[in-house]
Amino acid sequence: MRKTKTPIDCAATDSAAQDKAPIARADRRVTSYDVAMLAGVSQSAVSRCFKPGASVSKATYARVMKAAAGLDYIPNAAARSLITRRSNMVAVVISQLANLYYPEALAELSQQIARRGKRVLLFTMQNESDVDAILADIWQYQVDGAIVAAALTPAQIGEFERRRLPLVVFNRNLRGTSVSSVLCDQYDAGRLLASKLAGAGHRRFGIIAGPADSPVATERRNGAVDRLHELGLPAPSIASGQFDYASGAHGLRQIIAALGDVPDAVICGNDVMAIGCLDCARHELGIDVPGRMSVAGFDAVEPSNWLSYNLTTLRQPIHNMALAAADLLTSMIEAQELHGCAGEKRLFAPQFVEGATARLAALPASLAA
Amino acid sequence: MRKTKTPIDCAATDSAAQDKAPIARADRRVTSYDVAMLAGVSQSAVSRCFKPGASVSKATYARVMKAAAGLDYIPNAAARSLITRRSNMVAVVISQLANLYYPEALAELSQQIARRGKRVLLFTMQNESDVDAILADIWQYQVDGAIVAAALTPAQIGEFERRRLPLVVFNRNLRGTSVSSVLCDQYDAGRLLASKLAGAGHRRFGIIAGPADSPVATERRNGAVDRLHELGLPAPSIASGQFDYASGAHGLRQIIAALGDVPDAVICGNDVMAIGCLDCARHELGIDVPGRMSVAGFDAVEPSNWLSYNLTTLRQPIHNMALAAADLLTSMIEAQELHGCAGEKRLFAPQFVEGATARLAALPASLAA
DNA sequence: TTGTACGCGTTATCAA
DNA sequence: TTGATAACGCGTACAA
Repeated sequence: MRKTKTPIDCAATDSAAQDKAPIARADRRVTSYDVAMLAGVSQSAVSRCFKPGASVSKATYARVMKAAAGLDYIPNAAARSLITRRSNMVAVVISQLANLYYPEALAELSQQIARRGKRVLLFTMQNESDVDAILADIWQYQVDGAIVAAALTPAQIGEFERRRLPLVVFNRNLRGTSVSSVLCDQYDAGRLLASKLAGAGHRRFGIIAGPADSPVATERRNGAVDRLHELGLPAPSIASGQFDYASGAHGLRQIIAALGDVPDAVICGNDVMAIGCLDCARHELGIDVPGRMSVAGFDAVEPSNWLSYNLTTLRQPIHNMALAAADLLTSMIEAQELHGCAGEKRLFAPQFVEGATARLAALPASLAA
Repeated sequence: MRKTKTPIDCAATDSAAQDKAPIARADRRVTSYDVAMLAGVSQSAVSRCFKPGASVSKATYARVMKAAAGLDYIPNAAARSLITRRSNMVAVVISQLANLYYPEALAELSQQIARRGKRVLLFTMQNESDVDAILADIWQYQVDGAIVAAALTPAQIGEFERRRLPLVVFNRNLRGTSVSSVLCDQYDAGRLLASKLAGAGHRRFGIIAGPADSPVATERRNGAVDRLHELGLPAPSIASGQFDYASGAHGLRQIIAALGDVPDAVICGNDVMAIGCLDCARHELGIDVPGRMSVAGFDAVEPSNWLSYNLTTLRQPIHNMALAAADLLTSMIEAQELHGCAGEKRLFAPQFVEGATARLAALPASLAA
């Protein structure tokens, strides 16, 4: 028999359910021992009742559950995870919650992870340089795995491997590594957009790229640049900035200044930048879009679909991507004992959204002059 | 001496730091015992070294830290929280991550909570009816407190009190209860917007309210309705819908149908609805805004500020609200042992954003006919 | 300042 | 099916 302090006052159970007493007197919590005592069984019996698929007789199960309900007993997840080595928590690391794209992704991820019986421990950061501090926290909290939507150095990835912590990288392509990841091919996306626009006869391009430290931004830009080069078109005029509205406008002004003229088409690092560019063109500079200039972005965030914009863009299938990330991570967690996790990459194709901010048909010969 | 299994192979420390061995052989984790053994001290000495402000000599501290670094030891948060009764996790419950307003709030909250040395355990839901399932999870995970941005029933709030779990309600006014909360006075906001518009001479109002099960939506609508009534204006035509773009457009068509004419001004449940309403008016119905009709919303989300909209709206000071929520919760957590938490309400005033979608000056007499 | 011994609340093992 | 008992990894009185 375990030496326990004074047991929880069981009279609480007898009082009307309407107006329950506080859960625990003083500082004691309700434990499985209290339930066991009230139900007249052993503590391990109580434990078994809360483990799905354990062998308990119907009779004891009923008595235990009744006692548990009376005391408002709920198993302590910390104690459980200590011995099972499963916290049922998944770390989600996201760099730019302020961006419009990530909330949609986070909402999906959260739903999917919850559906799999796990919880999300959320880590956000202003600068991607805060990653190290966040990783230290992740180790402490004994999460079962992590989904990271931020840049990771090889050393950081190595840490995950040494700790045998399942990791899925979201929307960052870490070429050469064997990390599991879910992503849209951003380089390909850049190429695709360039092809579509070039196919309509645009020749003088501007590119307003996202921040240099973002791999997504870099790949989109490179894809577009390379494709334009392949097609024998003149090198585009390139500006860059943050993934935000102001950068879109600023970038457009820069490009026009550099070119000494309005470009035929502008490819922007994401939708918010494209919207900034579009608004600047229409409302500040009086440029007809798509009549005089075409504008396109990436992501198909919700506002891109609003009537005032109806943006030409590339949709990332975030719903499916979130689903894949959750699936990949859970399967890695399940399989962990069996074998090391084979770095699987799930690549999604971006979907072209025609919109109305880009001229996509070649001009008739009479106008093409 | 504790009967332990074979201790961690300490040879790992000797190998080059460049190419570290896996953290743990087989299935053992690195524990404070391993560090103690390597450093030649007791386990409790190790424990003290990781507790800020404990009494340890410089010499042992140095040796312990060296050993810890060599083994990549990190304290186990689950074990710690088991004994300290502090998990350093805060539950954040959010209903509509898809809405534009909440990501901004969540990003702020997350930053503020992290700054206070705690982590966010995130719970999201599609329907506010999922709250009960989420609460059950919250009890399990031994969080130190919760910030809830969703409707709670009195019974649910009672549960928090019985469990003595610090709770801050975000942006939901639970009148009559003594729950700590951080909020913007939505009723007042509704009144303010009505006053401003009425002051400019608008007489025939439309209101496109948010969903009936949202207290925020209801209060905004009631505030506007009451104020218009006080001013002796005709009762507004009211439509309602979800807090989304489509509902804004749909609501406007409903109001015009009901009125048989275009209203002077439309007050929308939030900015996204207002933007939907605005786009419908301008692009589908060809209504001049603000020339013929004024449109206003609530929240001042980022897109409301874009040039295509420049919406007249009321800003909620989310930065300060998030800060207040984090402060309130942490002070409740600190004070928990001392006394029961006095339900404090922090009320923030909405700030009027003039924008350009509402005519705010009275018409000259010549035109007022 | 340091070490010993115990407890936090649970699951896992094994014998009955 | 059930119960006794040993972990899980840590913090903390208490004694030295």
